[in-house]
Parts: sequence; structure tokens; C-alpha cells
Amino acid sequence: MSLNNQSNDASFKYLLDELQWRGLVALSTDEDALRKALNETKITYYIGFDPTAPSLHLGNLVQLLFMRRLQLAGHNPLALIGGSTGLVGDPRPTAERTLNTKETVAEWVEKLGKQASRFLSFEGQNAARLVNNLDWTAPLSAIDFLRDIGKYFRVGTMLSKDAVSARLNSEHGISYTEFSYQILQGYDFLELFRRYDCTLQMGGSDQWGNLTSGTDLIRKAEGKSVHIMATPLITSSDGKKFGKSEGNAIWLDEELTSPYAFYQYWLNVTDEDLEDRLKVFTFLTKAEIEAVVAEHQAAPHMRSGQKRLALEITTLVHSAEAAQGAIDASAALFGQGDLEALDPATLKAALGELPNTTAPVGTPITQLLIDTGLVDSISAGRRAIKEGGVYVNNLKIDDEMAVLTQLLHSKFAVLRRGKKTLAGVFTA
RNA sequence: GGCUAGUUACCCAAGUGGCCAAAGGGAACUGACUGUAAAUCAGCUGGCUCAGCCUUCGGGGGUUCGAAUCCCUCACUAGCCA
Repeated sequence: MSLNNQSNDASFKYLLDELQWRGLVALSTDEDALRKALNETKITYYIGFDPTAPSLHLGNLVQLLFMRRLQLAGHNPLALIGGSTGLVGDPRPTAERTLNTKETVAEWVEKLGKQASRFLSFEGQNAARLVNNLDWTAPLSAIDFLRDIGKYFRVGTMLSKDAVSARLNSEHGISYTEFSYQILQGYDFLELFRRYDCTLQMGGSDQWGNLTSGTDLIRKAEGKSVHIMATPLITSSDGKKFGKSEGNAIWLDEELTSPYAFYQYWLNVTDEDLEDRLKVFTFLTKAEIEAVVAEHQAAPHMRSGQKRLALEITTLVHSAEAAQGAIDASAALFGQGDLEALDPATLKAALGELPNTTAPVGTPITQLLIDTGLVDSISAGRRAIKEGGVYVNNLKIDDEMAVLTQLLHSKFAVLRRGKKTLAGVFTA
């Protein structure tokens, strides 16, 4: 981690101006009041992360870095892990969520808390604090909940929230459980306001309805006005979903998305999105980003911008060592020279960065494709070969029944599907 | 509680007794072209011991030589009525 090297861009007079320049603020409450609050006082703010998976993903990273920027300006971060909200599930516009068991959610709370902690500083005057909303919702009885909190919520307002109305208008409808979600999130903000004097909640703009439910509740229950800032939904210019590769989410956990795969994801960012990504995901200053973009545009085929972006983020999320490993592996495997020319040590290290398997000579190529996760079934493997999309050591395989024969340095093989999906094979 | 309509592969959606592993579209994947970019064009998308076989059309049961298609039942969803 390199928390110490991070800083905001001193060329901005107001923090909010920098945040806006980075494209992080799509919506907020009273902008002038917020600008003043952020510059003239030190406030306490929070963002919630619900345990809906065993790891945080790139969408969460946007929020974590958003938090970090405020912390760098001296404000006090509260990272909330939704131990209770994760048990309920916020309404997705499409369909009802499947509930996870309490044990699973508890396990994920633990994991997400650890992950989130790496992006914030837990030292100094404005050290970050990790909180879990299960701490204040678990002791609450259903009756107290309905009397003390439910009374502040109007059903008409609740129904009008986008997430709810979208579901009501869909053929899926919405369960009472998910309908209630906004009350829980609103209550979180109130509780954090009472406990920590937390006066700002941030989140994605798709959470707007849930964010306002908190400010409304605090206004009604405490007669105080508090703030919200919402980031825009990050989109890709090519229409693909942001943060997805081959349909899979990009996770921050290296077990789920290897540093190599993570690095490659960023290296493949399309030119049009480059500048936006640099602003959101790196701590480079405005001047630095302008320079990186200018250099990139002068020679787009060199991909210097993507390389810088990938290096910065991989270092941030994993480590400088992991980033270097990914760079070396990428250079070795995507290099012009033939694989035969690589020395055994470099090759071994590069293959180690990829999904890999160990198998003896004579193993069917289709089996190797499955073992390394390049395809899901034998049929898919055969199909891939038939389509001309499978290579071993850069040689196209055209026989569906082909087996492993050619090795590099008599121990390795580089398996490739398509242009850039690679895997390694070691022979015992 | 009652009535009506609905539940099809990753998503949307056609199919109302055999010609259905299931039209079409989207998305993904592969190929060509490129810069590990975008756009475009083409191919392809249940599984397997692959000229054949097996499992799929909300769950279970039934009718039939034969069911995604007909009947019963359960679950879920929407709308209307109470």
C-alpha cells in the first residue's frame, strides 16, 4: 500500500472543485453549503458497502477512493459494512435478490471490512473507523422499529423512489423485505449522525433514493440538515458494463481476480475512457493527467496512457511487486519475440501470473482448456478449436483431438484462447 | 380469499401435440481488419464416449406411441375483485 504517497491536487482551491473535475459528483445536496462545509470545517462522512459477495469490486473501489480523497483533506471517514442491510438486500431494478444465509453474510462482512481498510488510513487525527450497522439494528425489536423509525416514513414517498417504482412497474414486483431497505439505510445515517456527528453520506447515484431517505429522516427526527454526494454511474463508452471482463466482475480480491488479470483489464481500457478513468482511479494531479493524456494522444498505438493507468491502479489495489509481476508477464507473453527465446525463469514467472495447471505430455488440449478455466466444457473447447481460436505456444491448433506435445524448455506450454486470453501449463 | 393472465436457454422473446436442443433480437465468445483500442463484417453460443446419444422450456404428478405444447397440483408474479 502506498497511502503515504497519496494527496489531493493542491492547485484546486476547493476540494469540491477537484471532486467535480474528477467527475465524482453527479448529484448533491446544496452545493454551496457543501463546498463551504468541506473547506471550512472538518466533517464526518460515511459510505456503506453491503456484503453481497465475498469481495469488493471496481464499483466499490470508486467509492473507497472517493472516501480517501476526503480523508486526505482532513475529514473523518466512517466505512460502514452493511451487516444488516446485507441480510435484507437493496432492490435492484431488475429482480428480487436471493437471500444469503446469516453465516455467509457475516463471513463477507469480515472480508469486506478488511479489504476496505486497506484504502483508508487508520492512523492520525482523522483516522478512519469501521462500523457495522448490525450493531444498532440487531438489538432493535420489530415493534420499536415500527414505532420509533417507521413513523417517520411516508409510504407515498417510499413508493416514489426509482428503485421501488421500477420494480413495481416490472412483472417481478417487490417483496416487503426489499421495500423496507430504504428505511434501514436511512436509519443508518441517523444513527451515525447521533453517534459520530456524521453529516455527509456518499454513494453511487443509483443509491440516491436511499441516500435521501437518510437526510429526510435526520431532518424529521433531529431537525438538522445534512449532506449527500453521489457519484455518477460509471459507464464505458463502448456500451459494455464498466468493471466487467468477459461478463465477470473485476474483484479486488487477488484470489478472484489475479493481479495479472486486473492489470490486463486496465490495459485494455478504450482510448475514449482513458482520461475519465485516470481522474477517478488515480491520485495523479490535473497537470499530470493532462500530460499523460497528451502523450497518449500523440501516439495512441503505444498505449502509454493505459500502461500508466494500469500501473497506478494495480499498485494501489495489490502492490508495486504485483504490478511489476503483471507488467513483466504481459511483456513476455505479448512481446513480439517468439516464446522460445524467453529464458526459463522469465517464462515460469509469467506463466505463474496466469491461470495455470500441471499436466503431462499427451493430455488433450480440450482438457487443458477446461483445467485452466479458458473454456467451460469439452464441447466449448472443441468449438473454440473449430473456430480457430486456440493456440499452444502461439501455434494454432486445428485438430479438436490434439494433445499436448510441444513444450518450451521441455517443461512449459503457453495456452491461448483468442487474441489475449492466456493460461500456463506446467509439466510436473 | 376469488377471478384472469403469466413463468421458455445469460437477458428479452417466438413456439399451443411429432419437422424443437427449441425462431428472432440483445449480450458474450471466436475470426478478419487493427494499436492487447474503437467501428465494421462474418461465424458461433446445453452437455457427452459427437454422422449418434443424454438432459433442458417454474416444481411435482398424469394423459399419449409421442408433450415446451393437453390435464391435475404446488410455488412465484402481475392486474382486477373482496
